[in-house]
Amino acid sequence: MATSARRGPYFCGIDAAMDVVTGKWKSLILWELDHYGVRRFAELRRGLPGVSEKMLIQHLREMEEDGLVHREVYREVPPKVEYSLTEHGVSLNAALASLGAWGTERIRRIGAEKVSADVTETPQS
Amino acid sequence: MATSARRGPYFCGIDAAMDVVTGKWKSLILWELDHYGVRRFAELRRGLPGVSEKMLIQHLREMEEDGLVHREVYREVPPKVEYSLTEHGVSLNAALASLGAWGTERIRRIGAEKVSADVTETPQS
DNA sequence: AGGGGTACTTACCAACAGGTGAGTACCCGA
DNA sequence: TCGGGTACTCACCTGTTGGTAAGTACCCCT
Repeated sequence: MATSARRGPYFCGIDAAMDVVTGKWKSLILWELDHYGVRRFAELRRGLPGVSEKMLIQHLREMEEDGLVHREVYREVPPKVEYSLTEHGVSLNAALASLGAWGTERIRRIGAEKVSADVTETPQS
Repeated sequence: MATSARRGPYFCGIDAAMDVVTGKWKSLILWELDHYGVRRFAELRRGLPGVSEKMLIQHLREMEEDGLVHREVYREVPPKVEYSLTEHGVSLNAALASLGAWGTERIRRIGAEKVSADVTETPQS
């Protein structure tokens, strides 16, 4: 289980931050939640094209454990669960901004393709 | 080999930056080279307690390919190779600063152990 | 002559990340 | 009644990551 181990010992701050951000979809989840404020499970799944339900849940659970994400369950039928960022999640997202800028510059430099994850307008609909 | 694939397509800048930073020792290598300016292979190995020679080389080669690290070979006997950061490496390290600060704060919050990398002072403190 | 240093390379192996596809339990609209 | 939506859980499988240990080739010091 990746759900227990984590939390150090760390070499440095970057190490500790990486431990929490590492995961194929985590930075995207962070961005989605920061952008929309609150998102339901299925909304996140649709917003992250290609993610598997297993990984989405696993990442959300880990991020909840790490204090980045808040999970609000409404005991209704059909089930409703809302995810949002905690203050730590928000600040982490802010700390990632400069890294994102560097990466964007790198994309421009090497002329890599950029898969649009732009959600304000969906590419295929 | 992980030496070829990489370079996108990426979802966003963070994705692109992560692609380059991901690797157990890369952020530490980045910090070591930024701190010392120039380091020889064996110096890096000693500066990163626990790293295997295989991983050190592999990471250095990938970082060279990604344009973060410059490798200068002196054709002498015994062999001498000096590693240093390129301007892109330096700017990446700078972009990681805020993430490092966030991580340091997290370490403080959760009270995790912090393994000193046994340098004059620990990274991003 | 033996041990240690330089900077690697190679083969083998274990652990883990992440994907696939199915199942659960309940509800709603056609 | 059938298909689809809600939010998951579980078993299985594969590819990648990273570790171990050995080898290479040449040199210096004792």
